[in-house]
Amino acid sequence: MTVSRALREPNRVSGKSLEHIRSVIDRLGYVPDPAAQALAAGRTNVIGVIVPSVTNNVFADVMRGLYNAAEGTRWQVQFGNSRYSPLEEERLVRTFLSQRPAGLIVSGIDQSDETRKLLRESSCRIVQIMETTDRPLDMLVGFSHLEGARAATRHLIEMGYSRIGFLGARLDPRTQRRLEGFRDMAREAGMLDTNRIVTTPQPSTVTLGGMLMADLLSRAPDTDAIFCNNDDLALGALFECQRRGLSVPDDIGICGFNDLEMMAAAVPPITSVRTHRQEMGEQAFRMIADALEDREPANPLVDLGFEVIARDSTKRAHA
Amino acid sequence: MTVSRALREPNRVSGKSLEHIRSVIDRLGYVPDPAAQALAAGRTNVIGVIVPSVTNNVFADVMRGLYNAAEGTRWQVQFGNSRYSPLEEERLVRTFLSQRPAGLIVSGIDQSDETRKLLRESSCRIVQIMETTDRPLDMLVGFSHLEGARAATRHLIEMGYSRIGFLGARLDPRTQRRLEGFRDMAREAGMLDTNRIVTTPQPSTVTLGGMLMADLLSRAPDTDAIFCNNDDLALGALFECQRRGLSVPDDIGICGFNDLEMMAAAVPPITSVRTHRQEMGEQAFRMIADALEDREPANPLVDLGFEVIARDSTKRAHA
DNA sequence: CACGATGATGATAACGCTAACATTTGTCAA
DNA sequence: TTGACAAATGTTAGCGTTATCATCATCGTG
Repeated sequence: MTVSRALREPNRVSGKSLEHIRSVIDRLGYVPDPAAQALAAGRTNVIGVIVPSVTNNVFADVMRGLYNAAEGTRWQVQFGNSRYSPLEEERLVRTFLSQRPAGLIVSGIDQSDETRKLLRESSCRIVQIMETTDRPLDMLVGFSHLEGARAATRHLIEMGYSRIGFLGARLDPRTQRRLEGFRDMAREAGMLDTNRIVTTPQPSTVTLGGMLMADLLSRAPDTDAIFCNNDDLALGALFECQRRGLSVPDDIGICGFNDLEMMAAAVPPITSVRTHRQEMGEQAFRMIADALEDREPANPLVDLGFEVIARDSTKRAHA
Repeated sequence: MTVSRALREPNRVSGKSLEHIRSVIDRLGYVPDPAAQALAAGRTNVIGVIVPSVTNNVFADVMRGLYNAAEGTRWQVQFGNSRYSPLEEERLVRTFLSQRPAGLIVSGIDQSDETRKLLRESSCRIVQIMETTDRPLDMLVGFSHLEGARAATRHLIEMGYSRIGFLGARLDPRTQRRLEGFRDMAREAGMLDTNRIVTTPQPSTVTLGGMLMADLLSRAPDTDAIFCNNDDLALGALFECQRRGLSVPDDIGICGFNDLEMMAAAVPPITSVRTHRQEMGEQAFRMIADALEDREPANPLVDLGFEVIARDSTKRAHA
């Protein structure tokens, strides 16, 4: 029992015993058995994470941040893939909860009522990530997709574009909000033309970006700029312009979303909305770990913001 | 006890009891406690996976495959990041083994002697991934990086290029073998010019590809083709050519490695060596799960191969 | 110098399962 | 009908921790 205490609450054990215990542990190479700890304590050291996709670059970055932050701590992150399905998410929450996790990190703010109920009634701490709301389940770290899209659209308008289109793939709740932001801003500027909005339920790829661009140009050939759902589409659109001999930014302005590394390297470099995906993972982990270790986060509702990174793809010569 | 059996070895329980047990389980919503199972059985349902990076696209794809394959099975995959360090890998193996995993998946074939010893002496099944060797620790699924690079280089030669360079970033063992394959084939063709080999320890990015290309062209301006370590570099090199007004494939031929989706969409489409990263994860999982469930894999040494996907970036007009 | 308060340590009983062995029930041939 | 054997089920004792309460030592105080 004293050993158990020495490991978990060292300041409740005398210095002499502590030293002795540590030396014996070293000599024997003792490592506590997590299964036995979990069984006896009635809770695990697992922090469950539910993401809608493990394929999507964005979530891969968030997962990266979570891994990095969790490394070397006593907490274990464990991922579940909801495949963009609220029902699947509910099932995952049930599975996780039945294993008595220390905490849960869930993506987005659009959980089903049942899921919200399960989470609220559970005794574990929750962090929602990827979005913002003023009524989080518990803690939250994200940013506003709507504002991000508004800012991007505003940038295009300010750069002198006026016949702006939207390319969107796989419309999950976050993408929907970006589309909403685009619509908002275009409407405010009196430039909303729904004919220039091209979307598809398929997951986004660079190839798809080219196809959507082709689609848009055949429907509305006079389009002079596009805001893309994400950078894959933006890159694909750029390639499509190259194939057609359209000059970017003079004939067509292109703006992406997320600011993947390759955007800066493209020819021309592509304007994008920088988001802080890896940091989101790191902060989410730290928030939940802090809360679990009785260091209640000062601010349970973190907005990581975004920045429009203006590059040549939206810099018209005759702006 | 009969319930325990009903769940794990249903065919050792009579049909009547089985049915009864199932209905009660349904009614009560009973879910076994994995911690208690692990404690009592002396092993967990965890399959540990050690990868050298969670940032690298290649490993992200492998992880994806592992997640997909593990989903819905009784096994849990758990990742550890060795950060390309054999010492860190050894530490991770120790940590994993102290938790009595059901199996372990490790990347590559270059484990330290101590790591190999630990793995061999452990009672759990092992799958090595990403490479091939005729002396695996236990099971293996991978492909030959050396042959992949040889094939790519041969392709460039066959397309009429003769002053071929190599761009390489972060030379891990696999990248080294690709460089070796390039050297081999170039030497065989009597075209090896070490001045055309440009490498850096930095992790590869698209931007870096452009920088390495610039470097190469300043050192050996008459280079007429490049084989890139991976597709990020290849895309960056293409952009650098665009910036310099060099025609791809006429002035410079470009070949990448891995065949990421964007290679087909680029302008021009970029030749690459297709590898089966996600499938590697899936197969590795299936092999280990099969072995654990007493369905010994027919072939413990799987070579997934590769294909050179020839595209316009290496198709010279005057070939 | 006895007393209670405090700090440190110890004893015991779970936690929810499974391995190993023991017992009961069912089946079939002699 | 009996015995031999297999199939099905049951009993018991852990697995390695932690929560809880009990005990023991130490110390300052009246």
